[in-house]
Amino acid sequence: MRFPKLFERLAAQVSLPAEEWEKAEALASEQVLARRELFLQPGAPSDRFALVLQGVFRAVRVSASGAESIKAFRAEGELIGAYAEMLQRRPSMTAIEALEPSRVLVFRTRDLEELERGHVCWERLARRVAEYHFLLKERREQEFLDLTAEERLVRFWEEHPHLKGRVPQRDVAAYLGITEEALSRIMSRRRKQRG
Amino acid sequence: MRFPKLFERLAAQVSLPAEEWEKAEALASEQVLARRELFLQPGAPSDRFALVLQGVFRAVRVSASGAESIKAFRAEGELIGAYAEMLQRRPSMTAIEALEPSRVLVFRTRDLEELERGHVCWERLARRVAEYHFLLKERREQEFLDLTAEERLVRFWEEHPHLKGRVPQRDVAAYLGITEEALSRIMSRRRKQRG
DNA sequence: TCGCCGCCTTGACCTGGGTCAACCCGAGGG
DNA sequence: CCCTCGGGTTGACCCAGGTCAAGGCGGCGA
Repeated sequence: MRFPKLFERLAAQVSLPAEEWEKAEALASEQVLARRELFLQPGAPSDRFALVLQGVFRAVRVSASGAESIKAFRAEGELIGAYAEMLQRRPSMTAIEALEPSRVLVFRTRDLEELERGHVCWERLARRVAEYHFLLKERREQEFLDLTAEERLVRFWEEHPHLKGRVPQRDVAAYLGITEEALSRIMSRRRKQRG
Repeated sequence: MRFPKLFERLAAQVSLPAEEWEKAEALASEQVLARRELFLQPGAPSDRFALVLQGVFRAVRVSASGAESIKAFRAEGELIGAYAEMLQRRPSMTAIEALEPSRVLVFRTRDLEELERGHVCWERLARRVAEYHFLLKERREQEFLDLTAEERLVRFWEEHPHLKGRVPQRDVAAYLGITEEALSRIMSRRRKQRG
């Protein structure tokens, strides 16, 4: 077993036999990415996803008008991939880019589907993954509905303290749904008021 | 079998044995709700959910400041319930209210969990439900990130044509994340421009 | 050492949407 | 028949955030 810690984390979620995990490990491959390198480019088939071993990524949606908005940041222990597109079996509309030199553990969707046919634990895990990501999205939806940009900023750092210093400010702005100028002003206003 | 159409719809999603569906039907109960009646009140345990047979509902989150924001509208064939809270086994923070006289088919969470232990089809179905609701949330997140209020309005009616005339305007506004005054102005502006 | 580049800040100005308050209008009840 | 009430509209005013444009500044390659 190459990744016993990972196995423990997953086994805590759903009962996952060690031999099933070993099968998955055998199908997975490590990939190293340089800063700015893409794990997934828009237009590519969304037939693979990965677990971040080291580093930080941003998932970027490029709209028709060319504006970038950020769907998520992902760091160690989190999954990267065009999940929505994968579920719909469509090509990715999302770029997933390393913000630092990174290492990930890559799985092919097809391989996972194969594993699912062999043992129910994988379906249970897939369910957990779906439910977890649903909760993430619902939380963000609520923030957009109820909170000002400044309140969203405060929440962002509460929820992602591990990203401090690792993501450029303009990307935080794009995550919050505002421009980098607006974010800069919010921050300087807060600096003056609080100290 | 009381609801053969429902069964067909579900069976198209995951392979669902008829006898499992009959077990579920036996555990479910129909409930009739008057206009304005709550299927679920905030603070109540989120131990039940339902399928809408007839009518329209709104899921409302009441924030600390007393402002209402609308998480979703649900009509015939859709599920109502405090899904996020259910997944976290917390009391509901959401009110679910009938906007018209309605009929629903109620399931208890515990009963479903029991069914899950008996046959894998229920877990598969739960996975589908989670994935589907994830997609809904992700779509809405994207709309908040990339679209103006006016564009969100247009999308809303594209995505929910069946709600025309069944939901009050103020609720549409609360769904879009704006005030009823703002929505009113957007509509009158559009009336003038297009015709 | 210099100059460029990536990232952030600041300023001037504009605009979408919030807030408060008045008003309109159609449906039901007394 | 009028009154009320719920839901929608309109106006005046304000403010958060967008847009465009001009710097600032630290780091790195030539």
